[in-house]
Amino acid sequence: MSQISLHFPDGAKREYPAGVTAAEVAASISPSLAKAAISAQLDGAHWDLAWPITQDARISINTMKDPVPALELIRHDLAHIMARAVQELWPDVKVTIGPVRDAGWFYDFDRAEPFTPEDLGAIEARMKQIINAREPVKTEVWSRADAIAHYEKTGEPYKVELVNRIPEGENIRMYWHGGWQDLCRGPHLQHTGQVPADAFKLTHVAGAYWLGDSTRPMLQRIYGIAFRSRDDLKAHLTMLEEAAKRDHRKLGREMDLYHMQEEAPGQVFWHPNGWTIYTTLQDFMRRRQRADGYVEVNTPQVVNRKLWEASGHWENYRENMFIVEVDEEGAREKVINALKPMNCPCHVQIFNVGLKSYRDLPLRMAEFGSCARYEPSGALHGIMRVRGFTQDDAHIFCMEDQIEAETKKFIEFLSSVYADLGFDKWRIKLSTRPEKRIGTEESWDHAEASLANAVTAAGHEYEIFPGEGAFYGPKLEFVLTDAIGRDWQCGTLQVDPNLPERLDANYIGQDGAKHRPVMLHRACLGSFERFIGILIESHAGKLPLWLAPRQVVVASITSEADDYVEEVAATLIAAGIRAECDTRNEKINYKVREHSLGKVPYIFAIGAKEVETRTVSVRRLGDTRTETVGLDAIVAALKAEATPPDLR
RNA sequence: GCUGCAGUAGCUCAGUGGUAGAGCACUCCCUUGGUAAGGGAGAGGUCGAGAGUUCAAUCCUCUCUUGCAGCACCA
Repeated sequence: MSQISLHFPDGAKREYPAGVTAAEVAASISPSLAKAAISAQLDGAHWDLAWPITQDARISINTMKDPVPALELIRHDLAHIMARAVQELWPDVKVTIGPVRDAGWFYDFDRAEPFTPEDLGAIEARMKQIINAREPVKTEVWSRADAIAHYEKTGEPYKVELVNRIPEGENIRMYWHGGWQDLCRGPHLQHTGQVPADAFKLTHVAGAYWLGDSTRPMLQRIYGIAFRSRDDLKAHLTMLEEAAKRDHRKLGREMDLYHMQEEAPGQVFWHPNGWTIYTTLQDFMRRRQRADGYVEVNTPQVVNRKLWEASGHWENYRENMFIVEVDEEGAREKVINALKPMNCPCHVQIFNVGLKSYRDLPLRMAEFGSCARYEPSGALHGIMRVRGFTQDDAHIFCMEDQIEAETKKFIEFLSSVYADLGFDKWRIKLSTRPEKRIGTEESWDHAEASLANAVTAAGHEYEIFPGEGAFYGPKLEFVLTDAIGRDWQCGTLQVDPNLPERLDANYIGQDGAKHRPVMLHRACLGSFERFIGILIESHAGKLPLWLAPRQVVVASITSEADDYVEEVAATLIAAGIRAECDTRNEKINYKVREHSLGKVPYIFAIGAKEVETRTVSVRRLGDTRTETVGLDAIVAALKAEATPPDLR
C-alpha cells in the first residue's frame, strides 16, 4: 500500500498508509486526542474523521475547543438527531432538508398535522435520549441508483428529489445515527454523545416552502439553536430577550411615537413625539443634500395610468400599486390613476420640461417622496416594512462618463451621513447583471465597472452579488450594522439607462445633438419610517439628544417649586430645547421612573434648594447620579449637545 | 400571498355556553414627598367584524379583517 505524508500545524510531518482516516491519524497521536476529536481540517476543508485520506495534505484535528467546526458539527448533527426524533415519534412524517443556520439549524418536515409547542417538548426529550445513547455515526458513499431505490422504498419523495439534484460527479453520501439514516454530505461527529445534551433548544415552528419555491408545497420548519455549553445557550437566550426589549414596536408605544390601526394597515399614524424625530431627521437630510449639490422638488401622489404605462410600471409593478378609480365629470369611463410607488417617473417629467443642456448635468434632483406600495400582507412589519412611506430619494441625471464620479460622490455623502447618525459599521454590496436584462453588454460592462471603480476610489470594499442587479442596470446596496450586530439594508444606488429611454428624456450635447442621459436612482436612509425604526432599535430608544423628541423634562419635587419649574422650562424652550414640565402631584421617584421609561435624555428635578439657588438638579438617562448646576450653564451645555451634528 | 398562532379596558394579561376580571395607566381626594412605583376612592369593555349552531355565544362553526413567527416577496 502506498504511503502519504501529512503535515501537522506544529510543523511535524508523518507518513501514513493511503486511505488512512482522520480518526486513525488522531489515534496515532494520542488516545485522548482520538477521544476528543470531532473532525479534521484537510488542506483547509472540513473533513469527517471517518473519511479516508488518499494523498499528501496539511491536516489538523479539531476538538470542541475549536468553535467554528464544533458549532457547525453540533448544529448539523442536531438537525439529523431532530429529524430522527421526529420520525421515531411520528413514523409517517416525511423528512426533507435541514441545514445549519445562524445560531442553530432548522429542518423541514412534511406532516399533515401541525407541530404544537408540546410536540417540540416531546421532540427535545427524544433528542436527549438519542444523544445520551452515544450512538456511533457511520457513513458510506452510495450510488445514485441505490439512493433513489432506497428512498422510493421508504417512501421519501423529497429525498428522491434531493438525490436527483445532486450534481454528477459529487459523492452521494449516507449517514447513520444508530439505525436511522439520512442523506448528507457531512461531515459529522463520531457519535451522538459528542453533542452537548444541555446546550440546545427548539425555538419555534413555521411554514416554509419546499426548496423556497412558493409554487411548491408548504412544509413545517422546526427551528433550533445550539451551542457548546449551557452557559452559551443561556447567554444567547438573554441576547434574544435584549433584542426583544429593543423592538421598535414596543418602544414606539412606550415612547408614544406612533401607532398603526386596522383601517390603514402598513401605514403610520405619527404622534407628536415620533413626528419630531421624523422632521428633525428630515431637516438634517435636507441641509445635507443642499450642501451636496441637490435641488429639491415635490411631485404628485395620484398620477394617471398613462404615465405608469409609459414608465413600464403598469406592466411590471402593477400588483404592488394602489389603484385609484375616479368618476370624472363628463367622462364615459372611470379614470384610472395610481398612487405613486416610486418617484422616478415624476422626476423625469420635471427633467423633461424645457431643453436641458450637457451643461446642466449632472442634475441631482431630490425629493422626500411619499410613496405607496401594496406590499404583501405577510411582509408588513411595524414601521420597518410599510405600505406608505417617504424615501429620501434622488435621481441624478448624468452622462455615462459621469456615473463613476457621481457614484463616488454619493458614497462619500452616505458615509458622512451615516457617521453623523452614529453608524460607523456598514458595507457595500454590488449586484451585477441578471439573466433577464435589457441593454448592451458594453453598457453593462461600463456601468458595473463604474460602480466598482467608484467604490474603490471612495476607499471602500465591496462584495459582488452576481445576477442580483435590476433588469436595467447594476446597483450598489449599503448595508449597515446596528449596535447589536444586526444588518439593515438602507442606502442604494442603481444605474438606469432604461427609464430616460422610455420617458424620452434627453439633453443637448456639446455637439448640438440630442443625447440620452443616464439616471442614477439613489437613497441614503432608504425610507424615514424604516430608518427611524432602525435608529430606535439600535439605540434601544435612547436616541442622541438632537434626535430625542423630548429632550428635557423639568420635574417639581414640591409644588412650591412650580413657578420656577415653569420658568426653567420656558428658558429651555426659548433656547431651542424641547422641554416639558412635570408639576403633577406625584413624588419625584415616580416622575423619574416614568420619564426614564419614556427615554427622556434629561430629567431636571427642582425642589426648594434649586428654587433658592436658581439651579437645577440634572439626571441623565441611564445614570443614577445627579448633579446640581446653574441654569445658565446647563442651558448652554444642552444647546451645544442638542445641535445636529452637521451644524456643530 | 402561503403555513401556523393570536385578537378580552389605553398597556400587559386572566377567564367562562347563562350579557366579564386583575395589575399598571386614567379621574378625584388625602399626602408636599429629594432622584426608577406613597395611600384611598372612582370611572372605563357591542370580549376585532359579520353570519351560523343554540332557549342562550365573548366562548362552538364558517367567512372576513388585523397582528405575530417564518416562508415567499422587496421591478
